[in-house]
Amino acid sequence: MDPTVHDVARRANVSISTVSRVLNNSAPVSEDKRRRVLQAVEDLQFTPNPAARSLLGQATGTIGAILPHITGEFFADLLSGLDEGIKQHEYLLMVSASRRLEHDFIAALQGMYKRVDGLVIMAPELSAERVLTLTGSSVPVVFLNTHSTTPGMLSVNFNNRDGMVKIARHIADRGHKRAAYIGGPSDAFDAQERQQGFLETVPDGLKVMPYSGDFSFECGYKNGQKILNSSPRPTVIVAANDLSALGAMRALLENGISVPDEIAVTGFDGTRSAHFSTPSLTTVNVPIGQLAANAVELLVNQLSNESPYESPEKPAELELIVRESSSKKY
Amino acid sequence: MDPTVHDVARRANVSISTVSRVLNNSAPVSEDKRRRVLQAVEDLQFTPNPAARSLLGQATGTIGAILPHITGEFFADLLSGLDEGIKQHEYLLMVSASRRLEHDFIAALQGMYKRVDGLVIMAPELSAERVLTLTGSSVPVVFLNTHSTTPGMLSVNFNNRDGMVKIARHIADRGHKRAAYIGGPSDAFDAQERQQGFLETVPDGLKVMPYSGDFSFECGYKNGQKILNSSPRPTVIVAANDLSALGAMRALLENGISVPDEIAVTGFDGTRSAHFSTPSLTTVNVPIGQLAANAVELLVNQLSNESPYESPEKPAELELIVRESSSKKY
DNA sequence: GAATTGTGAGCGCTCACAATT
DNA sequence: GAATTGTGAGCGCTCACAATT
Repeated sequence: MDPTVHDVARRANVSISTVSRVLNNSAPVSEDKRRRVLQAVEDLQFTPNPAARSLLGQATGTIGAILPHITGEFFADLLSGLDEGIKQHEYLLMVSASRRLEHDFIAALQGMYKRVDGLVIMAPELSAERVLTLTGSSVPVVFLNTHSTTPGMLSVNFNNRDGMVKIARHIADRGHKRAAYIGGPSDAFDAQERQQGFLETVPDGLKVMPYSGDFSFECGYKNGQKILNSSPRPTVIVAANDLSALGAMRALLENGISVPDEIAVTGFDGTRSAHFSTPSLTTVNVPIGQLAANAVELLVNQLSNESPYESPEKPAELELIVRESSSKKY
Repeated sequence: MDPTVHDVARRANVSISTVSRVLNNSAPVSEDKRRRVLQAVEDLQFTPNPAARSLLGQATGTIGAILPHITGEFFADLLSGLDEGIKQHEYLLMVSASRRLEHDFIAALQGMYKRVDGLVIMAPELSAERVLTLTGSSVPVVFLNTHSTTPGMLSVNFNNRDGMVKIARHIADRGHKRAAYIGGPSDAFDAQERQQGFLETVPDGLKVMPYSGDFSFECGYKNGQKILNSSPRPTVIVAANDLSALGAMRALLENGISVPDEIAVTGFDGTRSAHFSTPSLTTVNVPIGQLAANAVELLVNQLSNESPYESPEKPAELELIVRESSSKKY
């Protein structure tokens, strides 16, 4: 059996409340007893049972994250940013992937009930309001890349719309006249914002053929095959994210079509694969690791009441990164 | 204030133990009262407080994972496999990255104390024995890709050594006479096994120049630059993992050196980047997602006592995948 | 007497308050 | 009287046992 405060108290010859006081520094304790307690803790390898603490309404020391996915470069970077931020404040991280399914999302939420002090939630297929209905405002929540209409919510966003506006201007600059647009999941607000940004910005002389996708490599690949066989063939493929752009590029290269000489390709997210693919991929950089760390920072501030009403900042502006895949003038 | 069993009991006009019985199906309850309890639970949106439950020595419903890293394709796939397996058994996942530092590893372990029912641990830079000294055998542990000399431990491994033996034979077959070997972290047993497998298998006529690395893209890139300027230049670069192989390949391509015509390159891990890089990368496939799911399966079995003494299987055999990057005969 | 129900103790802590120096 | 210490209750549950039908 693991030792408890009673064991420590007995060994140090003090009462359990003295042990508690030493452990939490919650009241002055004589130097003599403090030393004995610490010695006993050391001897017994005592660690307080977190369940007992959280039962008393204390913090659990854990932060939960619910994300659409856990795999893939984008989410790995996101997770890494969360982990970094959480370590800095000595919290623990509990994660769950919703797979973009409301059922899984609710299951994750219920699972984390009373197990976490706060939540970082990315749910572009839901809205912040919908999520709050589900959480019942029992814990502080910071939203990441999630649509919200209510002001004053804690959230970290980035400007999906404007990022894609930059792509649209760029390919217009390059003289393209026919573009294929590979979209993201239709229920995801970030995918919608990107698509709108694109469609609203392209000049009249640039014809857009939309293809539906889901942010996956596979959808990019399949759409790429369709696109290269379409007629008249577009001169550029604009994908809603890097992964599907790389899929499309793969389809083109496998069929001997040169990028960017015959068809240009662009992505979105700024993943490392986009940097190191051949040809390297033009994209919009989303510093998701940093943004995730910011979200943790906001949440921790909220939890420690240091700045209980931190107003949410504007969505982060994203930078266009032009690379080989769209370097040719048409 | 969130509702408790008392609130439910009051509303259903029963005692709290009847509520508990309905919730846990631990004893027969009359149909009438059962219905009333369930109705009250529904009305009040009651969810039992997990802290109270785990205080009674009950399961926490959480599985912890401590991994060297959380980012990168390999670990993202690993994490995804864990998440998949854990969801299947309705557990929650708590994760922490040790960054290969013993200090961080211990911190993660302490943080998870009494918060998890079991642990999946990957610590190639430590050993299973060292880890068990630290955990103090207070929770069941399943090891993943971690060195162990004690038989009977729960572990999931894969044959790093043999995987690299296959690479060595392959490049000998291709007629190479000079190879550069980019290693992994020297304290990591998987990196050691791979390097040994390679060095012990290459024929006498094949000269090997070792370069030290750390499994990162950057180390591959830097070593790649060194290698291409070395004289006599090797005809093949064998990297301890895909990421560093891709880094090396990048350095070669940037300097106008053709792969595989001038220098061949091989990796290890079987990541998707290896599949889709240009040229595609010869590698050894490590089905890490599947292996991670197996580890969860083992752990869950152990926790449910279904097969309390499952003997560990042999390390999984890995498959060589020959692709463009080593397709040329020398 | 068998089925169902309720009462009370206790898991390991922290906090208010009383008791001790 | 001020500083330090201990006692007892209680957080929200489950389980053993007693009490009820």
